[in-house]
Amino acid sequence: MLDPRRLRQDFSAIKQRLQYRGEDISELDRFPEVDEKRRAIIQEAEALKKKRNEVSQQISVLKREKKDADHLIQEMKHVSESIKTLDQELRETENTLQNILLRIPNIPHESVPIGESEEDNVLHKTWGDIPEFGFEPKPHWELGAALGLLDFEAAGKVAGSRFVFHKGLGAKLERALINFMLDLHTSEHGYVEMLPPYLVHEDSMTGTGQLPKFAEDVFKIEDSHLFLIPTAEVPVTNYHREEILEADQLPLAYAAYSSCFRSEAGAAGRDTRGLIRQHQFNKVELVRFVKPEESYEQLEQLTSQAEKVLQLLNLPYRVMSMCTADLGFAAAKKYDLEVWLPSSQTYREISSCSNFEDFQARRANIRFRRDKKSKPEFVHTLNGSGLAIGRTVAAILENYQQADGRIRLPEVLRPYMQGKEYVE
RNA sequence: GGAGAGGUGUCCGAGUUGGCCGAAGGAGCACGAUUGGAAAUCGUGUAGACGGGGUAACUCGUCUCGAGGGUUCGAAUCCCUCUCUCUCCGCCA
Repeated sequence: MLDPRRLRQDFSAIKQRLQYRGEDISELDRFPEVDEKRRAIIQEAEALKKKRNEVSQQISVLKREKKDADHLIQEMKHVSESIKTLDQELRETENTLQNILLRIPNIPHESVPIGESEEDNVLHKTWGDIPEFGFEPKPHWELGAALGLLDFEAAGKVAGSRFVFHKGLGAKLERALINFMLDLHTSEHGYVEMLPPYLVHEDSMTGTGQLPKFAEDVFKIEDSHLFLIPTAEVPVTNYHREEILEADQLPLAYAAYSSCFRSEAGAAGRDTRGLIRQHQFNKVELVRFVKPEESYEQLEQLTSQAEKVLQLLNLPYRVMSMCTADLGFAAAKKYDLEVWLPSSQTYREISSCSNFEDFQARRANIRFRRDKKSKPEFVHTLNGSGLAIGRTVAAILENYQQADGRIRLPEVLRPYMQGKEYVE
């Protein structure tokens, strides 16, 4: 959520920056009027309340002195009626205002390239050598099926499309990656490990920005107010909701493994094969709570920590700086890490690292105090995948495939795979 | 799932015949005094949100005693709904 005061003051400048996102922001135009109306009602209602408080005092005094207060009471009945009407009106106006504000995306940071589509994302960095095969590299779903690691057929029977069974060494590989990533981030990068709830209520989903605008992208549990988390970002960011942190606690850094659930509405026909786009997948997520002045530096750091995973796995990747059109609703700036997939000769997103500035913190009311006497300020929140496990499996299968169909294992994973060098 | 108890400021904790309660008292914390220094002691201070005014320090007002409604001239105190915590029973991993 944007700061309403800032929006009021710099309306046209902010509007212009938001337009670079290229999405419909017509909601925004209603803001000045509703905001103005809200403040007018507040002033009127508060003046009446002041009067009510004063007269109530007088009544109280009169009553104590056993004097007659009927004329004042009669007068106040009308005042009270007016207050009630105004309060009702205020509630409606604030609701409207809130609905507008909750649907306005974050302002792109000045360093974000302006663009009209994902075509305009800017290449930031490339790492690693694209592997040469003396044969036609196979897609990971064929490799996985042939080696008995992945069973999409059975998953289709049991749960439908966009699900998978990881089986045997495939399941072990999934688990190995989770452990490897968590170990790396907790012991090398200073993160506190977290295993969060997979179901959260509506306030949490609103806090990180999934609701109200993107309800169709998530699974809601019938007959309850709970939603399946689309990412551990949701529970972990909301871990500190409604809190005022101490400055010396910052930065806070959490590494959370969770399954993630996405309805993938609107993705019909896209990435229907393989592990790329599933209703349920595993991910290790990095979440940071930082001081505002540090957040961009921390974004670089967070991104490099996610990159470290790819480097240790020796998977070729590139880093893209997302342009204004491809930022995502809540982000002020975002880098995507894209891993090389030989079968399709493309880079595919495997991690997304974002700085949300105070956008989520304002929604979830997460603040900190610089020192005892200072006013609470909103923290900045950041997160990044470190990494998506399913897509990492896909990348390993494809990049490490051998002519004979075996998969060589990256060295860092071998301790997690009973020392095996190959999956065969 | 059934029965009961309870949610008050940073924490503990008073406050149920509605008015003088934004809230006693204590602890903690901050600042000051005292001290060679510390402890102890004494004094002062110690929430947030929103709106108005001011360049600002600041100031005025409204609201907040789990959340949201309601009754009333007036609610921490009465009523309703929801929510969370605890205890017992049931059920389960």
